Amino acid sequence: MARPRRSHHIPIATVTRLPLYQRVLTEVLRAGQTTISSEELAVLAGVNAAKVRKDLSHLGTFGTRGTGYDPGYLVSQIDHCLGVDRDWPLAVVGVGNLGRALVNSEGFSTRGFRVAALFDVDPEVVGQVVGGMVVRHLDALDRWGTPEDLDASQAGGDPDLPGPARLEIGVIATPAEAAQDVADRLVAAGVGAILDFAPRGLRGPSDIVVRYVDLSMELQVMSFFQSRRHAAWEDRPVPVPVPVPVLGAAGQAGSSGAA
Amino acid sequence: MARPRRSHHIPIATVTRLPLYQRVLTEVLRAGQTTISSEELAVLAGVNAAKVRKDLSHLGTFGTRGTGYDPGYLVSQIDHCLGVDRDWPLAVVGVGNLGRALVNSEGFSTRGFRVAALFDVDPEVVGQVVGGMVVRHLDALDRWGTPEDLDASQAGGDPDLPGPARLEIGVIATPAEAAQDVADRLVAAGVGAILDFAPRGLRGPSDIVVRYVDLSMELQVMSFFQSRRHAAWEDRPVPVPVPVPVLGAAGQAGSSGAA
DNA sequence: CTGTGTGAACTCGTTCACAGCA
DNA sequence: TGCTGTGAACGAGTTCACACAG
Repeated sequence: MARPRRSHHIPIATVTRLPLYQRVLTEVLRAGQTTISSEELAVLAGVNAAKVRKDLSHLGTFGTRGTGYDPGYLVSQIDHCLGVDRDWPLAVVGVGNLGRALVNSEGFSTRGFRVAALFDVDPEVVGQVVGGMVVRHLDALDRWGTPEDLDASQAGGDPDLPGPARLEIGVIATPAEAAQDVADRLVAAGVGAILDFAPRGLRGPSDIVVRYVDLSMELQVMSFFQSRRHAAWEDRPVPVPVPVPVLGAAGQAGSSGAA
Repeated sequence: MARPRRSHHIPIATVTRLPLYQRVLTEVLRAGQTTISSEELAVLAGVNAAKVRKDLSHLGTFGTRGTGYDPGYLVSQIDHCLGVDRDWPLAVVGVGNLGRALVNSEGFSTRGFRVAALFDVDPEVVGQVVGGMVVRHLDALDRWGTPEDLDASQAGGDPDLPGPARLEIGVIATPAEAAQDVADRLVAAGVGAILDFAPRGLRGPSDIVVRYVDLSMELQVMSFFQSRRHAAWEDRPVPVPVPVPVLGAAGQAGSSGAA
């Protein structure tokens, strides 16, 4: 038991659920619970118990038969698998409302992501301190890590921040028109993964990993479901008075859940 | 040809790609292009041509063999399928950075979503005008549409706003602690679909459709890919100089694309 | 001859059911 | 006995390849 698995291929579908388990496990852990069954974890995460077991079995054999899993150990193993136990210096480009929301979000802080740099082009915004970080001009991204950059390095309020490290992940929170230019600069700066909030597909080297989050897409999917709801309503003889079960996510690959 | 299909069951995977096609088609249409092949649409959307054809065939037979599709007609058909041609009054709860970003986002306006109401509990925020809408106190949500609500109705700067209509879709952009309470109130107000940005699963009637968008989840998935990138690097004999192809999305169900 | 529309093959993910260990 | 771990069955979604319409 408790044997981590040598990098067996982990399905993407599983990966997208791991952060969800983390969230649940962290809560369970805070409640002082010392063991958890796949069934319990499943209910809390709003998925099926078999799925939980299969997902976890892809990382290794962490459970104790007849008992369940140790939440603490599970958390550390999932963290390791996701690489969240390492430090991935993050750059956020575009410090408008969305950028600020991201930097200040619970997710950024609670899951150990460290914002290493903020960039914008608006003179109003450049120089502002957001989340304890000075916003730099986008041009500074091009000379990130080079000697000329030293002047701006220690401008942040936090003295224990390390100097400019190689940026690993870039987050694009700019208007759509700027996205491609920003992506090019991020790639040039050595970023290997990009999370893009701008509704625009990106071109670039094929070894760069990109994920898109498009708010209006999500809304349009909601619109679809709402349409069907209304259509279904016309058929129903009685508008059934509802029970109070759990809300699973509507046709989503990763995110879902119920607590 | 051009025969819409009577509500055949449409796969969720297809639905999540339709907004992506819309985005591409709208650009193509703006460029004055009068016809588009599945191949071209596929490249622009960053997916496979067969997938495009299969997806579209689920809505009906809109193409002309030997020629391609009419972008304008396609847009209108997809809009209809998604229900975006109807009006779904939207409520956004939580007008912090994220809420503001959402309300002002291109997606909300360009895809025809109309924000019918904004709610918050912060006295600093209540009464502010955001995106041409007055922010109401959350308590006003409980009496939405009832006679007592009339006083606040015409407070917005925009005189051609219709009166309080039944809210159809709710967007939760509050801190996690508030999410469940807000969800309960939204459901009580008659909302049928909820888009939840708070990292917390929701309980409620099973006929309410919920989709979750969790920023930190996305980041953790990025972290996973970045880990594997680094791991792969150690094996590679040569850090290959990269070509410049298109960036597909990394293991995503819906969102993806390249323009 | 070009490009759609679609059955059929295939791949990936989910669920089942139970063997095996604590 | 109880719950994990997993092969095997199933189902959803993707890709292939080709018949057929313009």
